[in-house]
Amino acid sequence: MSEKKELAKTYEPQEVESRIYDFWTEGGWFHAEPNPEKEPYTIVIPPPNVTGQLHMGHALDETLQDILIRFKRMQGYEALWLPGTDHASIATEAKVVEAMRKEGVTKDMVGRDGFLERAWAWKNQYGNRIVGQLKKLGSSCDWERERFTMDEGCSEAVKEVFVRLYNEGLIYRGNRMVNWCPHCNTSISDAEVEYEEQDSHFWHLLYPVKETGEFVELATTRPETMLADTAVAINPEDPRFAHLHGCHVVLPLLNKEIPIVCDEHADMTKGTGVVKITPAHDPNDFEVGKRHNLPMIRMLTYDGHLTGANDAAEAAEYIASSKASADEPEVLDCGKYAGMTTAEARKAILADLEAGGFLKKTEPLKHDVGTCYRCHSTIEPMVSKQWFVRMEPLAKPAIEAVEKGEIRFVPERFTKNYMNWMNNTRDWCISRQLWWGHQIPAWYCADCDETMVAKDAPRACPKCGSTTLQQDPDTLDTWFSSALWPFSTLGWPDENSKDLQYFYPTNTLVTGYDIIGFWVSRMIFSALKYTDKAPFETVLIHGLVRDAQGRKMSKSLGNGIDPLEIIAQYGADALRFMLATGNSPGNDMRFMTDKVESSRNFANKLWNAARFILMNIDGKTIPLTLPETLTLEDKWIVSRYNSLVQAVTENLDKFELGIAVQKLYDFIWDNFCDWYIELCKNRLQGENATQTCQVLVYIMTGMLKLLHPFMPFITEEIWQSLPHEGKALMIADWPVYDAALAFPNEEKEMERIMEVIGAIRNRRGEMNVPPSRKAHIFVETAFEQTFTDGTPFFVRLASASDVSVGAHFDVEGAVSIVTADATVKIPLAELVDKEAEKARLQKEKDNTQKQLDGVLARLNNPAFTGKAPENVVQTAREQAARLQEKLALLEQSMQAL
RNA sequence: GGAAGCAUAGCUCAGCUGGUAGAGCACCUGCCUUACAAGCAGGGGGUCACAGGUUCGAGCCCUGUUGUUUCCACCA
Repeated sequence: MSEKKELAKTYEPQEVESRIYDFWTEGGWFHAEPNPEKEPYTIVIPPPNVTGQLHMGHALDETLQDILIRFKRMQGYEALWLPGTDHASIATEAKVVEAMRKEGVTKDMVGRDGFLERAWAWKNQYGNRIVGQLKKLGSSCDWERERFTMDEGCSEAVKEVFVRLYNEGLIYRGNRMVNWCPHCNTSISDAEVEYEEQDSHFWHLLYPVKETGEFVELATTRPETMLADTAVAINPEDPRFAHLHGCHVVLPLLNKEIPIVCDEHADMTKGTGVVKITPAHDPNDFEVGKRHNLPMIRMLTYDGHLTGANDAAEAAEYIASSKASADEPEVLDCGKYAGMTTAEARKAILADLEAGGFLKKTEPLKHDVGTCYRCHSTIEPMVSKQWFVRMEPLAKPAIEAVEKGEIRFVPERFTKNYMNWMNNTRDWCISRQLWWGHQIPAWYCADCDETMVAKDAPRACPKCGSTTLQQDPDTLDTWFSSALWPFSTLGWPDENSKDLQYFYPTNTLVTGYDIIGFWVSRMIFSALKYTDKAPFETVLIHGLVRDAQGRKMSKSLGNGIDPLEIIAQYGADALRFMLATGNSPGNDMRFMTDKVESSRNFANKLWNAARFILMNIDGKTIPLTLPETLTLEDKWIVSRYNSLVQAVTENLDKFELGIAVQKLYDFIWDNFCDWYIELCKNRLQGENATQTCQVLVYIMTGMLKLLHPFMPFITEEIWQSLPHEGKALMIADWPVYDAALAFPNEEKEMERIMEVIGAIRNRRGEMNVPPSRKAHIFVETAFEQTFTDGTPFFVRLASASDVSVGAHFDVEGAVSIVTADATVKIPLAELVDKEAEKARLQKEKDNTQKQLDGVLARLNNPAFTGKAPENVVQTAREQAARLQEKLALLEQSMQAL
């Protein structure tokens, strides 16, 4: 690819990106294999929902991962970025059900097998969409290793884990309080409940006391649950109700006698001090019920309607059979309310209570209502038989691993977030009443109801020998399989897997703070339990991408911005660069088109710098090394570049991607384009053109390497068109700091010249002198050699017609420009107003004096010179010296006027 | 109720272990200087929310206050 190429005037990403991506893929450079010669570096992707579409959150997440993986790959690691997708049980099932509904078909009509067929078809249709979208971003994933949480290997891992935990007693099944979503028709875990503030009421009810004939008043936000009340609680210490100990109330509407119990749960300071107890439909009441051995009565069907005679009879029959466990709840026949939704029942029951004189008052109330994180229906707490993971024994080592520093959160403050979650987590409800997912590997004997847990279906019941076995119809929480993702994707449970041994544990996990509880914590305890190792060393946490007003992007608001549209318009590099710029770990950011535009402009700037270099190479053979002898400006840029290499590498190592990218931007635009290229232009027309090109190519190549992780497409495209060695930039060696390339003295010298050029431009600008009006420049300085060498720069960059350098010049009617190193006199007589000139110099002098006073105040303070570090004091001394020199020069100029 | 983040130029945000404030956009002035007008040169604009404290020195560390956002818990 060394033939000369004419580059377009502006960079056109649409033309470049897919071609370059194919080039990389064909090169096989995304693929990683266990390689004993190299050290591994592994990232597993947070698997996006298989049927989802790429949104800005993904774009940020993938960009950060790709930056890290490309950086490490260039540094010589065997870098594996393992991609894949998540089956997302509830989300996907909901979509398939919705699609079926449009055809007028329900789950029951097609049956489990029919449904799964449709679900897989759906998955196959949409599953590749998100993968294609990830590629558009430039993600350098090892696509040969793409995984899916329901593929064979992951399913194997899920079964293995389930069986092991069950055998250890860490998974159990029982009737517990769960969060029930009546819309999704399934239980969900505590983590999946989202609280939303809603307008509601406190209803004050009156229950008659059987023994005394009085009424007790109690308040509730869910009056319909009164049908399932099995007690009323008062605080044992409460003097107001001491006389009611041992008494009973008669439940209105049902005319049923239930006890008054004494329990700490009743808070004397809250409400009326009396609480109704509904053990089957409230988590706190469930506990109270257990303490007082109260009956549990369920009054809701699993699709959120009040239970009726049939439900009650069915349950009664089951309880009477030998199969039922002792904790099986009874089911209420709600009579006239049967079949109503909770909302309908609430209305009807309140009306009846009021008619009977049992409703004392209604007061308005705002309170948080639990809703389903998927469909936002109101969650009904309900006792239900589900599978749970016992969390306490698993959480302990997971807490210790983070405490010991085996896993580090970046930024560090998210450790607290994690700890809080781990310390407070209750047993994890893992069964879902869904079909799309991993079916629970448990079988029940139809004859004796024995439970068998195994990876494969047992042939017969070990207890009674029956061969009529039924697998549990439920599936596992999606997060159960994603919790195993870092190792299930690398071959676990096969401990001898080469991939597992080489690439595991992984190095960095990149994800948003919103799923620390859902996912990160569960991966940590799972990995520690099954692999005895922390799954990753570092968790890099990023924030949310919000809209321009700072609102969350959401479907309902319609304020989402499609990354693919941005890519089509501005290019993937511009989007990536924008997402990496000004984004610090853990903080949210706003998406603004302005920022993408400025990133696009930066890409174009780089593009044009490359065009400039190519134009000058023009068929010459350019060695890829630096030339033997370097000029002042060469040493300046080389030295600056060398520092940049060190800084950017350090920042990337510390996950300070936003800082690294800012430094690259500044160097490329300011140092390289605005200064070095301009400084080169004279030489490029002379005899040393080839050597100059050598430096240009050297620095440009280095910049491309450093920038490549951030802007992979354009850097690869440019690199290919420049003289180069090797097949691709993406596998080129990452630059390393070289002490031999540090030229601190030349840097300083060059900066003296730049400062004077800047001062001249400034002065001319203030006087509105157009660049076309050239002028003779007289430089009075103690650094004659430096400024004589710099003569061509003044001609090109400071509109000089001629340059004279010396100790002193008498120039009639000149403008004086003073820096610490030189006084520049420019004869622009017709433009000079002596008085104005004097005033300007005086102002400059006052300013300089003020600065000097500040520095001297510090230097004259013995506490400062005594306690501040040497280099700080030294810097202050140098500063003072320079200010003093400038002051002296200003003084001279004023007197000369 | 508990915890955390944020508050810096008109706007959006950087600012690494404390050394005396930066960028992009917007604005003003002058430039088509043959890489780039998606550009070049120059400029204006900030008691770093407020009040204390530690320190030779605080945007950065500590305490409190105000505003704002978020997470967790609870809510009969």
